[in-house]
Amino acid sequence: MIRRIPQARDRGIPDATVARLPLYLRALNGMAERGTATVSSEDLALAAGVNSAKLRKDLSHLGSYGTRGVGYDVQYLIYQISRELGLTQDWAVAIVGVGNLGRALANYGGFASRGFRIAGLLDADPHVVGDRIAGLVVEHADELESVISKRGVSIVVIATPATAAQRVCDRVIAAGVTSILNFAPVVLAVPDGVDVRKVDLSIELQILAFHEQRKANGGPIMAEEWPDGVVM
Amino acid sequence: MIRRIPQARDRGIPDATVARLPLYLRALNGMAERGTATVSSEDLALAAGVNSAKLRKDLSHLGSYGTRGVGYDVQYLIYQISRELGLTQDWAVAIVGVGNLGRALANYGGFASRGFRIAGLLDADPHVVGDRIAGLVVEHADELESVISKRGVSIVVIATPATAAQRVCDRVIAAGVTSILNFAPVVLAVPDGVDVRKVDLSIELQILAFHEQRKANGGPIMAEEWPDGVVM
DNA sequence: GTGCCTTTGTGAAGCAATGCACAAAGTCGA
DNA sequence: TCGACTTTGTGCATTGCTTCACAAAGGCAC
Ligand SMILES: NC(=O)c1ccc[n+]([C@@H]2O[C@H](COP(=O)([O-])OP(=O)(O)OC[C@H]3O[C@@H](n4cnc5c(N)ncnc54)[C@H](O)[C@@H]3O)[C@@H](O)[C@H]2O)c1
Ligand SMILES: NC(=O)c1ccc[n+]([C@@H]2O[C@H](COP(=O)([O-])OP(=O)(O)OC[C@H]3O[C@@H](n4cnc5c(N)ncnc54)[C@H](O)[C@@H]3O)[C@@H](O)[C@H]2O)c1
Repeated sequence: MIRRIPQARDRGIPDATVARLPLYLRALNGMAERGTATVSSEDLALAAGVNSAKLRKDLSHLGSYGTRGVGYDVQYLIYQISRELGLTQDWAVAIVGVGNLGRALANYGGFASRGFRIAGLLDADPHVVGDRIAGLVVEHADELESVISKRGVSIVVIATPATAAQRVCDRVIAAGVTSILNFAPVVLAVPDGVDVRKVDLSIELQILAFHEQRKANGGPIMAEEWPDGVVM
Repeated sequence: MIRRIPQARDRGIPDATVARLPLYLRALNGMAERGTATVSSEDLALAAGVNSAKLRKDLSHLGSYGTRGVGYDVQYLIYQISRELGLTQDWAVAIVGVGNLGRALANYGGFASRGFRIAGLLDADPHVVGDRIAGLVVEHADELESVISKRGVSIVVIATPATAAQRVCDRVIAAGVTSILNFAPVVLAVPDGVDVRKVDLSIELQILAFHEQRKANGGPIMAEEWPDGVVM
């Protein structure tokens, strides 16, 4: 195993920065495709939709990869960010719950392109098991542990109904998985050391509704109490 | 039109708070279903997966709806949060781009249940137009403006390929929409006053990969320069 | 070389969110 | 009615993130 050489820059990259690195990477890839060789923090920030000082500070957490007076070498920066994010290696992903959403995810080509290989599709419904989706055969959820260990799955996507999510979560953690992407509308309880990220469309819509309401009337109508007819 | 009575509490609810209100609401709904009448900040915070002091501070932005020594009335708090989020009214939502993802969204029952009514499905592909999904017929993207205005659509979900997203975005804004939920992996440029929220699965996976890599070897392998064979 | 110009990298200030800790407010049993 | 107990609501310290502003670094023209 390769020993890490501790350096100032690898200690604690802020979460906010990590969340933006993929954005920079995407913008850089677009530029690379268009043949751009170098880019200034100003232009890259514009493409990523952030403030240029923030971009520079973010990149400074990875190291000093720019050239003053010139900017950043696009290819080099792509490589450095990819390495930092762990995209220079392949990650095996399993999708649990192959319903509406699970199918859409399985059919989506955008994952494989960035080093995320779908290594398994699992479902509890016998009618779904055996279906062939995007070149993979759906396996029974009973196989979860064996699929995870045999195929080296390190990231699990949960797309089951909310009621099944915690149980699935417990099982994949017991099987050694420590990275979970959850689509079910529940707060998953997990031990320390396990990362859960959630995607919750319903919450996103509610946040939009809040702002939409504000825009419409400058704030919620100040009905101080319950509407007529509702008793406390 | 009902005039708003300005009060201390309706000025500027922090974004971080707004983003958590739907979480509290969900936890409260679960409690209401199980017949719980009142709940303490401690218990509600536990159910929502946050710190109880934070929960209390969040709720204090809406008003003083708790009872010291007792807690919060579940039904009353559900009503107050719903009102604050604008969920006491119905929102008409249009989905643009009815591919893998758009179909999954259209088939998903969880939106309607919280006041988000899908009022239109639009796609540019003539093979898709006319399909019947979840009781709605897919219309041609040319109808976008007329669907928005005739059906009072105020929130648009963009589920088209990345290349089409900005154009769709421009059109819906021109049609008067100011709230957009974007699934396409692009940074949408919008004028002030328009809210865009994005859901980017690829970014979520990359963030997970970053942490997974850290867990595996305590940080990225410190290859200071390019890998063998790559020239700068 | 030398000096000008551009752009980075970062100290420091400003701002927002978090979490602690406790006084104030209210309940409830006696 | 009173006193013990519970739990809220919030002042305050702390932490983390953002943004400004500029010195230092480097390229490039002459
Ligand atoms: N479809 C959407 O657009 C959407 C939007 C927001 C949230 N969600 C959430 O995503 C999740 C999936 O949504 P969906 O629309 O695909 O639901 P779905 O009902 O179409 O699919 C769920 C699938 O999970 C399978 N399943 C159930 N229990 C399982 C278990 N224990 N192990 C493995 N598989 C199991 C079911 O057989 C089914 O195939 C839900 O929690 C939903 O709330 C979906
Ligand atoms: N499917 C997923 O799981 C997933 C995951 C992450 C991101 N995304 C993103 O979500 C978007 C949709 O993904 P998908 O898998 O559904 O793609 P898809 O190709 O299956 O569907 C896209 C649909 O948009 C339609 N379309 C194209 N141009 C249009 C226009 N101008 N107006 C209206 N409709 C138009 C197409 O006809 C097609 O039906 C993409 O941007 C994709 O990158 C999808």
